[in-house]
Amino acid sequence: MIEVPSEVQMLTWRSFLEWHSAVIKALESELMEDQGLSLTWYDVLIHLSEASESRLQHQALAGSLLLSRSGVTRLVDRMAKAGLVRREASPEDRRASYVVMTPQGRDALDRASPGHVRGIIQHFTRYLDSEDASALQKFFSRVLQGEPKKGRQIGD
Amino acid sequence: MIEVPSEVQMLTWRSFLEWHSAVIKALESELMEDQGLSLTWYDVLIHLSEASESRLQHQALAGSLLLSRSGVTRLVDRMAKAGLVRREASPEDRRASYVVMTPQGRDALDRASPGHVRGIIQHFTRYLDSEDASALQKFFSRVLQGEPKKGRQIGD
DNA sequence: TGTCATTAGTTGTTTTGGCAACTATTGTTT
DNA sequence: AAACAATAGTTGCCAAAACAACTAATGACA
Repeated sequence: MIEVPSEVQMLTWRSFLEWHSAVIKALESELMEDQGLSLTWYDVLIHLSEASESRLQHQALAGSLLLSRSGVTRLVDRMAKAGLVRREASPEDRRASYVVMTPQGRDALDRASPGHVRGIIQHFTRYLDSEDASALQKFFSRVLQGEPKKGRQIGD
Repeated sequence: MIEVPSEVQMLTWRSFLEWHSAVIKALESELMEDQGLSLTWYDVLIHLSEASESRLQHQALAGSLLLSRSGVTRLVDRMAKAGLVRREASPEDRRASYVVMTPQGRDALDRASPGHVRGIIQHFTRYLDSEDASALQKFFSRVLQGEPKKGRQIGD
């Protein structure tokens, strides 16, 4: 039972944290300057655009965005005020309400996407060769399924 | 000049974001329950513990933590109130002040570290085989030096 | 040396998000 | 059907951090 990960692994973890923070800040400020959208707003629009009928309940949105219920309430308030989404009562369940992307929301997403995608290339994809990319994807597929790597490992 | 990254790469990016958010929340709440420390506080203590004489100027701390100056001021206020750090005037530059880790700060770090490291293993290292680890490290070293991968790439 | 710019840190204000408590509705149990 | 529990969303209150404006000290230059 080895409990101590190598120095290298800890450094990798910390590099990851720093890198994430730096990249998010860069993408956020680019998106903000470019289209006046925060990453969170962009994320909402992306999720809505992929949902059937471009609408989701608060519940689902909170799940996708990993936000609290109150967070979503206020986020939707702000985005509705900006005209990017609107609320729509759910006929099936009168407690629930849908968040629907408006045409302006769609426009904002369409205008923001090319630049944002360029940003992702600039800060992320550009540094990935095919080997890295496949390693990362294997990593994520393992993580999302909660399956640790095969064989003996640190922590065994 | 190809401007469109593959769907797969965009999915990798989004997996990255989601995974990061989930892992940070998990580590944060574990650290909080375990020792009443936030990740940010832990990070401050780590950076101080690695600094010579266990002290850093606000400036340096802001750089390491990627926080604003005002953020650091208030962060240090809170940590000082909790007794984990204290401010110390700089004799060389009377505008500056050092943030020094107190013995209680050292204790808190020592108590928190084993559990936190276990958390990092649990949520991160556990999923990394040596191939992934080296790919990730190459990736980070490239990124931190601002050097894109060699050869032809998306975006060329 | 006196002026002006720069730097270190602080403070007022705003934004964002969480938690807990609340309302309204729906589901469950007996 | 009545009572109780669970769920969807909102609201009050608080914590954390950013920005801009501020003070104090230092550096640069003319």
